[in-house]
Amino acid sequence: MASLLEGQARPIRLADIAKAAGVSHGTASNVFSRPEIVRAEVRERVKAVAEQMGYAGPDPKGRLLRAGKVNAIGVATTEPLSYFFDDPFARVMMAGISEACDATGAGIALVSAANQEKLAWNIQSALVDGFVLFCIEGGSRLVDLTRERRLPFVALELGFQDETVSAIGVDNVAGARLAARHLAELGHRRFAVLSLGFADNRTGFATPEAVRSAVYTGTRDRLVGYFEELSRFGIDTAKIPVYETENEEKSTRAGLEAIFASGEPPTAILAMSDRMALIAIDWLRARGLNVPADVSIVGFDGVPDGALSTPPLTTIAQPITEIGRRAARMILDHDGAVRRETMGVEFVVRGSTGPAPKA
Amino acid sequence: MASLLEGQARPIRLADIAKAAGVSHGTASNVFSRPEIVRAEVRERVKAVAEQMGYAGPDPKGRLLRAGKVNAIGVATTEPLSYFFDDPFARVMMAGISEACDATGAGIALVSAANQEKLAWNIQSALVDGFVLFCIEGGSRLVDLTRERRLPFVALELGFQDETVSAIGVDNVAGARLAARHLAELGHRRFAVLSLGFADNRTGFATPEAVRSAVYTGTRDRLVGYFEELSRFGIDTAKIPVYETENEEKSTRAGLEAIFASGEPPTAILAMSDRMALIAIDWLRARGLNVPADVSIVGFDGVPDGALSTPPLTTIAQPITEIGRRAARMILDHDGAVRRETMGVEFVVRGSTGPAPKA
DNA sequence: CATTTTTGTTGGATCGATTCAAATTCCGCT
DNA sequence: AGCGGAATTTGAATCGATCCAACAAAAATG
Repeated sequence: MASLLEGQARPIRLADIAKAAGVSHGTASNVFSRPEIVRAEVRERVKAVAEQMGYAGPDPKGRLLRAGKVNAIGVATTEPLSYFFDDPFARVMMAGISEACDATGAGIALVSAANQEKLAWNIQSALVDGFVLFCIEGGSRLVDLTRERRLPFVALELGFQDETVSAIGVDNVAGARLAARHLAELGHRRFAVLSLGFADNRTGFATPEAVRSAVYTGTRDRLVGYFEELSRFGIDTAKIPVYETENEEKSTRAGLEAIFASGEPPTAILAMSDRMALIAIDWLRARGLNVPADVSIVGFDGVPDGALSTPPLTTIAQPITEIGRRAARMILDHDGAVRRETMGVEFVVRGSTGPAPKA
Repeated sequence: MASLLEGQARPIRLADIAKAAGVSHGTASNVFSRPEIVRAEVRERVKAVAEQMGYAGPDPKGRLLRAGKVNAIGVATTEPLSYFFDDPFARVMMAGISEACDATGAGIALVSAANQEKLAWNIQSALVDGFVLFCIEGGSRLVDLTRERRLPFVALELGFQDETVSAIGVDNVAGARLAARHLAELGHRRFAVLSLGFADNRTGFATPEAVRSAVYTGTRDRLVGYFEELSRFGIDTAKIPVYETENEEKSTRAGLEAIFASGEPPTAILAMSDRMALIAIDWLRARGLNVPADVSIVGFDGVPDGALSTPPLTTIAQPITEIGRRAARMILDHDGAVRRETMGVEFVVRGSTGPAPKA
């Protein structure tokens, strides 16, 4: 009768079960979390009462507060949430993170936001034990925001100057060198670079000054790698146009327009991401230029899509999945230390590069 | 001095700040959650103390318990976590869910597990306000598990008999009819069906009995749709081979082997998913058969990949993104009612279907 | 039969915040 | 000075569990 009067107003708590079954809340708790230590008879009785009262089991909200650990990691970016499912690089990375999480039974919470303010709030209030940060556009802000939370976090893909933050990156210089050498050895002498940003919110041709004062040192390292290697082949790198894009369709196409507007079009393009490289292939084809007969293109990243394009993309492949796995593990078994790892890259020659045209 | 002695042992709580600043915890709490109601002078003092003591801001764990709402929805499946980032259907769906979540500032928690036991635990302990269930293989178990949690949930893509669970599906019968009519009108008379499962853990040719006792009524509805429409063209559907797969590479290829092993190979294949359709195209090409000249193929789903294949896939397109959006919203503004929605489908004719070969 | 050990149960303390009714302070005004 | 009402601040109660020291009962031991 009492139960009827109470109505459905509020969900049943563990304490309600305890009272109804005539045991202490301590015992009731044990029935669910350590059933082996309670006498079988009592255990069954409590379970029966719980079942009959429609108890949903211990509420994780309560358990959480007591336990302190959430057993989930947050993956954050400044892009909208759909980025995680759209962007090929992010997807492969997430696969790696997922793997590590699956292995330990940890959950994944996706954190992101339309605007600045909401992002701050979402990071503040995410129920996680730590963060993996996708530091693309706006990466430094993301790091600052996350630092406030005073939880472990790893920055990805940024080449962050700041030695006090844990990070996993790749050997940008070495990778870039491989790409440059490959093209130089194929006889190319006129180059152009489709670059990632050296700092936030910038597109257009990069000045040497912009490069020197780069916030994103990963971008700078790639450029340095290209240039160092090309120099060894006697190429005057000062003349190579470097166009900063936002690693998406619009600014990349604008960059290509700008690059090909000048008198001497390049015969080889070094793109700092597969995304840009793929867009470039598309743009060139539409323009009636043949890849690789007229222009060779090298990407950077090694996303699966690159293998499927026409022609398939020559690229510097990062061990993306492995980076994801490591990042997740770094959070999962965090020991308070700052860790900075640099992974090797692999040069994958496919069909988008060929000998320089005779011209 | 005191702070030095205390060491880093345990993080600073709001209560510590309150004490240090000489205010009650009530006021300290207000400083962070409703700053406008506390006197500027006090506010600044408390903030200064917090800053100086290295307070990370109100811990969401504590806040959560009090607030009751997590402001996040769980998306669950029986597949491993990476399914969300690999599977094209899932990805589009997630994009829709993300959109709805972005709009309201809600978070997304991915729930899944390698094994049965862990899945149960993960669902039990997920910090979410409700679930969106990807009911593929093992969907009914997933529903049972989730029901225990007594939180709102929506089942997707299952065609669940059970009228007591909220669900969003598509008009399977109508969609299947469109596909069947299209092929019949093109003159095809010999068909085969690559089917999704009628119940869990089954592959191979489906018996009429299996179809009749289907757990997944969505699968059954599609078949019914195909058959009803084909009958109207005078086709004897009893002779059409229906092969149940697990909607992945291996069993789909096995199905194709089995189907083409018989004397009279089909000239048209009705696949119940784009995934299978795409695998079929691949398999046929490897066998030297031309699509659509020798065999026509119709998919189901309308995933973006279908537009990119060679030839591009003719398919029944579901409004996947919209389904995702609605599912998320159903959880986000849940009102206690059970809602069952059926969305329309759109028939998209592309290049994988053509006139039946003269033979 | 007294004493130790084992096994099970209890209930208060705790996790870290928010809420809200009641108490206090502040202010302008007569 | 005294008063009413607005603006602030207080502190106890609450959210829903787990943990653990202390205790009780039952079993084993001398």
